[in-house]
Amino acid sequence: MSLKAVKGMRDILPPSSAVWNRVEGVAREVFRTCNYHEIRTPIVEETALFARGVGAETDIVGKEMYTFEDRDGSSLTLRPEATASVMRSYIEHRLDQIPGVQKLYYMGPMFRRERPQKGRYRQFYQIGAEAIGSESPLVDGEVIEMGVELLRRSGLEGFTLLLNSVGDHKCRPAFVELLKEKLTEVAPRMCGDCQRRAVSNPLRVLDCKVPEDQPIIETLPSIQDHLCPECSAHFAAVRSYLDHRGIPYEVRPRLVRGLDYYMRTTFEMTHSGLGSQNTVLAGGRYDGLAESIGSRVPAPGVGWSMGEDRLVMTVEAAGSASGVLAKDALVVVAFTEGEATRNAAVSAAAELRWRGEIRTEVIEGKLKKVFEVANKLNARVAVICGETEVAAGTLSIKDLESREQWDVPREELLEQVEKCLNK
RNA sequence: GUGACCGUAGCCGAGUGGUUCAGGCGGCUGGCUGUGACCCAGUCCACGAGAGUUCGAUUCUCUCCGGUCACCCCA
Repeated sequence: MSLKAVKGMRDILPPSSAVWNRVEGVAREVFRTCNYHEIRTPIVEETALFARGVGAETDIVGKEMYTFEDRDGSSLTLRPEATASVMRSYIEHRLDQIPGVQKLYYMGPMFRRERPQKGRYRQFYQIGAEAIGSESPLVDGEVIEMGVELLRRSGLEGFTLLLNSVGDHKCRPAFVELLKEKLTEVAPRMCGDCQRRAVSNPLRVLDCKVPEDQPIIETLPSIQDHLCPECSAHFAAVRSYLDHRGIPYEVRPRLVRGLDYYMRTTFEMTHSGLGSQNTVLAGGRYDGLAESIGSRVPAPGVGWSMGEDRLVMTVEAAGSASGVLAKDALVVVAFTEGEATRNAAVSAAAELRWRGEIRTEVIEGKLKKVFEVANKLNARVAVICGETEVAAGTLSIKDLESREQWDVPREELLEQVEKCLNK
């Protein structure tokens, strides 16, 4: 039995890896424009960080983490998400002492031991942004707008922005209690899952998709009607920002997020092409996170995380043809066996690569073979270093599209190849 | 964690209780001695693992492993 990748984890191979690079490139450009700076945190953290940050009662912490005991007995965990790590780092390095809002972004693998399915892997990749140090709804708006722009520029079309406010530590507990009361009456008439949720996690009942339950859910209280004045005003300001910027969204009072640290603004961006896992980007405000992981300094923040696997999936499905750009044209340097010809080929290739910045491949063999390979590689130009050329102190250049071929003095190689490529 | 479906070469994909499995793509070699296409010939590579039923299983049954999709949950 040969070895295989671990279940739920996969290799990303060319040509798909090029799409990943493109998405990451677009993201870095968007972040640069918005004055976000990269943060790289460890993939392994103390287990307590996630237990306290994400919430001990969440599914993520309760049953999806890769946790192990280190040799010294400490409990470590492969990060299931990055916001807790970013906040830990922010606090540890006293980034609150730096003037202004800290605007940070990250990209990298996360680990959750869920059952794999479409758009869900045990090692998956997130690109995320966090703005820490401000409670202002302006920042919420900016962060959301940045997410929308990232999806757009990545080539994703037809996604939907869903928006909600889940209140804060003042108004949410009261709402949950109210919801629980109502549920004791109606839950028995709902689906099995909802009956369970009514006790374990009442907010999730609001998110149930069973058609028969919808009429009942309609009768349940809405968090939107129970926000405290401060949360209500904050939410209105976020909506105002989006309205002013012309960013379409739908308020979903039933939108609930699965991580405990969210408060006030929450949002999701969904796309129909993803199947069951239709959320491509999601986030919200987490003003209480810093304190829950033991910080004395307040660190209100808002951010989102994007499922890179899911975005790549839809971008690839859209089939945005990855045409070969002119600057990506390949030049093949071919030589026949022999030390003199090899040296000539190697130095010719070096010149094309390092001085000309031209994508170059060196191939040894009989010329028929070499041309077959060049053809399969879709090379644009071949440079031939055979015994004849080396003896004459020249090189032969062949335009593989027009099939024209001519000899050039060794010194004119780069110039001639560039000319040929720019034709 | 639950359920459904699936598992034949590097990839796609037919097929059968009975001489180790069609075809296509691909790889390699040659026909074609320093020139790409096409064509031709040869060649390479597979029934996920184990157990059971059977005279005999890739085919039927079970278990496991893996994949896919859905539930759940989430990015």
